[in-house]
Amino acid sequence: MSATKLRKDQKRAVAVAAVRADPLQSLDRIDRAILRQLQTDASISNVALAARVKLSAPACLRRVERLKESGLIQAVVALIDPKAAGAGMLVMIGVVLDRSTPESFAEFEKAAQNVTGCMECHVVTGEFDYFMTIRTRDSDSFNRLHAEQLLYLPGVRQIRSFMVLKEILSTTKFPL
Amino acid sequence: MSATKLRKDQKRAVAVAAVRADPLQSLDRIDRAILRQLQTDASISNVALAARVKLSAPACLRRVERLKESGLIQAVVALIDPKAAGAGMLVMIGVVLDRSTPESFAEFEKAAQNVTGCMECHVVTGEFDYFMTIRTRDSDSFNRLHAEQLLYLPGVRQIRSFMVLKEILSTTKFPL
DNA sequence: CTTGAAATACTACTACG
DNA sequence: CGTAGTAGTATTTCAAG
Repeated sequence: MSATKLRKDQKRAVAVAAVRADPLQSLDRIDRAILRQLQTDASISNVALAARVKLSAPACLRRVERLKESGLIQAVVALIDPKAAGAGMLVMIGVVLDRSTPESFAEFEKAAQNVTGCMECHVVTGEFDYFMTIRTRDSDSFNRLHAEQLLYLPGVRQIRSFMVLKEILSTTKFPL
Repeated sequence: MSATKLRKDQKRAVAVAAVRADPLQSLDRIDRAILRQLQTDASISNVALAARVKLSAPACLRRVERLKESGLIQAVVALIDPKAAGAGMLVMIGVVLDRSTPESFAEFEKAAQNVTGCMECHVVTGEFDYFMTIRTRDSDSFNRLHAEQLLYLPGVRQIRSFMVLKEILSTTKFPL
């Protein structure tokens, strides 16, 4: 094996490792432009998208499909305006469980999925076991939710609610 | 004016008030089916969507456009898999400001918008002034973010970080 | 006011260079 | 990756419930 070939193989191995470490690195300027656009507005037609990223339509479509297949684009969805949909109130909730047993956690997680308007639920470090964010209509409806669902979540020692007074920033967009 | 007319007017006023109170009430079964579908997968073609909700393509398209124009559908976007994009770590952050003045809040809010990977930032009631959620790659990158950006946010007295260990639920879907 | 059928314009998609 | 061609879709028009 020649010294040149060895150097080439080495170079390639480094490149592959870099991609593994950060998939974004494997995306060129055009892929990023596509992702930036689709994160903002995915209802744009493929030809318009192609023009925007200065590519032919088929080439652009191939890239988008590759991005979907690779799983980087998880889904294309419609975002609904919560206020218009009658769920203008956002509440963040910290939960402390009674006992820190696997069964206790599993039971809670199963039940939490079914809380009406629950958008996020995560296990966290720190003074809480779980953090949830819930969308509901107003303080009345939240009070009902609190009394009828949250207080009946299994194995809960304490629930602390942080009502959102003002949404400064709320985005699904990812820094690229 | 006849008694019948009066009753009709009354009835209509009640209906209008109901719609104002909850725009979802004004949506029929088909609109809801459309929204449910588009919240899950908006890359579906209009003809396929029409078939799914048992409507002709033009009628379906008109409804979708109406839903967009009314603002109920805020946007159609591509969701990127954070892990695949090299930002698999999620951190929730509670912030307490030094002083509770309008200037202090305004200054903080302006600066918070520019924190790399900040997905949400809200004013909340309770023991914190703000709650933020931040996406980043790993604990190293979060540590850098913490040292280089979070600690320099203006007017901050205390920052408390809750690292997310497990994402149980994370959705943009709305209960309809 | 909304729907559905037909016609047109445009787009997605394929094959190939 | 781009060009050209085909298949299918979106979109308009219009008639009818």
